[in-house]
Amino acid sequence: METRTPRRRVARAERERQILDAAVAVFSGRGYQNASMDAVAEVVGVTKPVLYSHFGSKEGLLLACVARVRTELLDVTSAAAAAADGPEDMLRRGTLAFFDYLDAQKPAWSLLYSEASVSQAAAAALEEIRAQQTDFIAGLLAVQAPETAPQRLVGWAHVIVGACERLALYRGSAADGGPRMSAAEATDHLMDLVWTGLAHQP
Amino acid sequence: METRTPRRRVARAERERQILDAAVAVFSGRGYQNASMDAVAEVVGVTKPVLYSHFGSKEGLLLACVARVRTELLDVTSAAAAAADGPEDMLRRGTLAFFDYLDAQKPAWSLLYSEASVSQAAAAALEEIRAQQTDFIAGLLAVQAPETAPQRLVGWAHVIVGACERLALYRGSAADGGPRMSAAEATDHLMDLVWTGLAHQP
DNA sequence: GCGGTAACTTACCATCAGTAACTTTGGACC
DNA sequence: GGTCCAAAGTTACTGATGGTAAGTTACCGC
Repeated sequence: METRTPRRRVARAERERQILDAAVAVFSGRGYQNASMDAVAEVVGVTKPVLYSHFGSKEGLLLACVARVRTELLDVTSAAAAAADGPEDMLRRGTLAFFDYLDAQKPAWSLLYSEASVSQAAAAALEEIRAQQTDFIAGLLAVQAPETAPQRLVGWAHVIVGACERLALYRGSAADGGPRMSAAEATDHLMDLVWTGLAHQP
Repeated sequence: METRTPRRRVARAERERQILDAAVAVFSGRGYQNASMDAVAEVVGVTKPVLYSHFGSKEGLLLACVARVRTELLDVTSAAAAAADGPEDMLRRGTLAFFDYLDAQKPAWSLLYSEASVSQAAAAALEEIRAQQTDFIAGLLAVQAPETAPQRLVGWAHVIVGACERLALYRGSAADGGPRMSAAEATDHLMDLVWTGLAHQP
């Protein structure tokens, strides 16, 4: 005789957390496109307008997810870099932390690098993450090669950021049964080319 | 007194070309998401079912656009590489041709690298383009560094492909009024790090 | 206990991908 | 030149889904 479940009220902040958890899972699972707001709401156990009252729009919800991942990513990489001595070690540890985080948080990773580009705003947010990374790396390079023109440093930093991202995506999409490239190997390949090249600039 | 425009019939292949032109323009203009099939149809001057009779679905239309860009990109880069002598020159000329093509075909570029990731299938097609590039580059690297383990060569090739893509996106999204990085500069920055690094491997 | 506010739901609209059934055009063939 | 007829195209619809307005209910402070 079905006692219809009484409407449970939950504090706003807590509900927000629940929704973000569900959204990351649903968006990364089915893809942002195919994921309906109703599906997210159902996972949380509420109805659609609740999502809208918290995040305004589907895009707003995606943006909030991206922002959360951004924070986590920044935390983990800057913590790793802080433990290093010298620019090379900083780049190496930061890069390794980047790959490790993406390994540990697969849904977050796929949300960021596979789903975020659907919306203008989310793509812009992702671009800002990259800008942050680029600035940080350009700073490291400047310490290592102080004579170099800033524009060249920025170009190099973009090379490194792009390389990291591509390696991450390749690692993630390794469908072939072959042995997957480990985070340490990916870091090595990057440092091989990039840091060796940097060390031998005229 | 409005002579209502008589229904003009057009050969299938020609219509297909028209639709692809319109689709690239509309998709890259408003973004794939925000572009309705009706909007594409209106640009062509037909109605929606015509698009479906040619391409089956919105995703199918996107895929056809991506396939076309892929062919053009492959043509232009392999032509450039064919004119080179030795692996370094091949990589340099191929990279430069890549950047030049994206400069010349801005809508095609933005379609490929901003809009393609919305659909699973288009993302897979893009990934295949990257795989093609990676294989080609890994071949060049193998000539230059024949003692190196294949897996390492592949890792390096991914570094290069990712760097190219990132540099292209950075160049494209240069909103700041500053002097935009030229195709030649982008190529230089890439070769600086990557080829110099390669030349000094143990 | 008893308001009142904030959380939540029901019931709806508008847009757009996709489709079925019908109509017209232009070339082939005589 | 007339007459078919198959391909090219249109009208008119459905279903799914992002988004919203108005009403309902649970909890917190007094």
